[in-house]
Amino acid sequence: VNASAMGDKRAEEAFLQRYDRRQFASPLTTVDVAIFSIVNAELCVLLIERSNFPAKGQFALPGGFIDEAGDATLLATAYRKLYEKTGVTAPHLEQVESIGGAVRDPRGWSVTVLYFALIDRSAVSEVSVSVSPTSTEPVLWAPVNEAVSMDLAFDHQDLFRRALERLRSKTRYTALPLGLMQNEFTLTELQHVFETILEVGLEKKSFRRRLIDSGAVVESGNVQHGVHRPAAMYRLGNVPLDFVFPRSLQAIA
Amino acid sequence: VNASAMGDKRAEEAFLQRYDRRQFASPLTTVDVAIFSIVNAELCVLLIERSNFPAKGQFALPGGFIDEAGDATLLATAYRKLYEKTGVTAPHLEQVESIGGAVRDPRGWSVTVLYFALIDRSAVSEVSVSVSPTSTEPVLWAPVNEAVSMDLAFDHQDLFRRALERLRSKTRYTALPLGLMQNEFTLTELQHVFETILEVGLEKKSFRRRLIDSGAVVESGNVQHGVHRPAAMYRLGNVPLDFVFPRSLQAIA
DNA sequence: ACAATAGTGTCTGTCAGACATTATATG
DNA sequence: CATATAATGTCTGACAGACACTATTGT
Repeated sequence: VNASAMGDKRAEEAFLQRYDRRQFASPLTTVDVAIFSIVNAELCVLLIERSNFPAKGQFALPGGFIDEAGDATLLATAYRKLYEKTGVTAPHLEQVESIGGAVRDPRGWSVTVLYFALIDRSAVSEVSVSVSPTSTEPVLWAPVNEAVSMDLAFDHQDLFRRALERLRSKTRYTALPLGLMQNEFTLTELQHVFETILEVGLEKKSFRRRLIDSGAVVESGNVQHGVHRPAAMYRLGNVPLDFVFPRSLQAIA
Repeated sequence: VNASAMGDKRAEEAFLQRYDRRQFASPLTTVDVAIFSIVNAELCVLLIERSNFPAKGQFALPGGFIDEAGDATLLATAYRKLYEKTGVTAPHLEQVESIGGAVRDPRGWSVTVLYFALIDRSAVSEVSVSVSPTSTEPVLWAPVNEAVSMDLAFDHQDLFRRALERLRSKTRYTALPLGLMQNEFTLTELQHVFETILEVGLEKKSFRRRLIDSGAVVESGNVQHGVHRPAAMYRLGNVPLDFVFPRSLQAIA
């Protein structure tokens, strides 16, 4: 039995030695990332204008091929794409789903692993077009309500909608939008972000109660002075961003 | 501008004509399916014994390469794998996530798109080993509590655990386990299935209330006669299996 | 009648919505 | 002081858990 196991092991080694991946058709496999941020109080998604064929000149979600030498895992590819386009290194980044089929890319059967990221871009003031830190492709922060009707490359319109829907869905029962905030923020600002994502109004008391009582946010001790009563500033509590509340938020009447 | 667009279109066609996918390394991409069913009142997962290298002789989740000619989408590949191993055509089937990396398969950088399926196998009585309808690979329905400590091929132990965790998670706030039931069943049977999956006891009244009041199940009109008071039989209501209840189930004290 | 399982009545606890009220800045 | 926004008090309602109770069969 031991000899047989040894034989199997040697046979497997021989099999792998002879194995040539190029003999087998494998779908094109890519990673795409929908990067969300709040720009001028609007929820925006990062789009890049493709500088190469196919779909040259069209806007698309950042993404591309896996670097088999440099990327240890799919998540590493997603982090790399995010960093290449934004310079951001520690965002909230999560997988949405994979979409694959025969006709979604003119180059053939393809699979994309879709991620979404949340980053704080409120420190950057210029809107719309800017140039990314490590590439010269034109970059566009498109408000999501405009992006839904843009003619994006490949099936990226569909990918974008799926990522947005996932963000909206999780915003109802987690504290995920905290990933879009700066270090310190007021609860009114945070509520506006939730409302921007969900496109509905939320009840102030319930909103504050669930965020404070859950420990998702804690007072920083500072206050923001506006035209009137100063607002307490908060920062992230010691709770994971995708902490699940016992019930979902509803729109107010 | 129109002429330029025409030029771009012709240039894109030329690009695609010249494009040869084999020039570019693309990860091995596969679809794996964790197929769950209740066998003898236990939650089991379908494993097949691999008859080819690599990992020959080890048990693995059913799965394999995409048939680029025959499968229109990833979901089609998953349905095909399920059908090949079980003959089942209309199960609950949903994507869990994709796992990819450089070292998970000895053949090189690989990605697998993981699905899980729920099927009703209670009509089939023989346990353990049987032969699948369309292949001669040995098939094993392994109780999940045994499967978690089996030495599965590749990273399938990890994949299996992720699929199981997803099933457990959704069982707390949806009616997903209905996908494991026969046409008609009693609420006590259904509760046992929930309890088997969650490995905790549930409170009878709350359980019945949420399933009946939500419309997830409706009385079929038949009764099951046992040793004592007959039990009303139910069937699926007109509610999607992944209908989300307002709150999660908890274990009883 | 008894055993055993099916099924219900009803109280409590938790947490979100409603909405009126109080608090505290600036001009 | 007026006004605008911040923040709270407190009632209601939905829904899950607890648990005792009643119902209906076979033996």
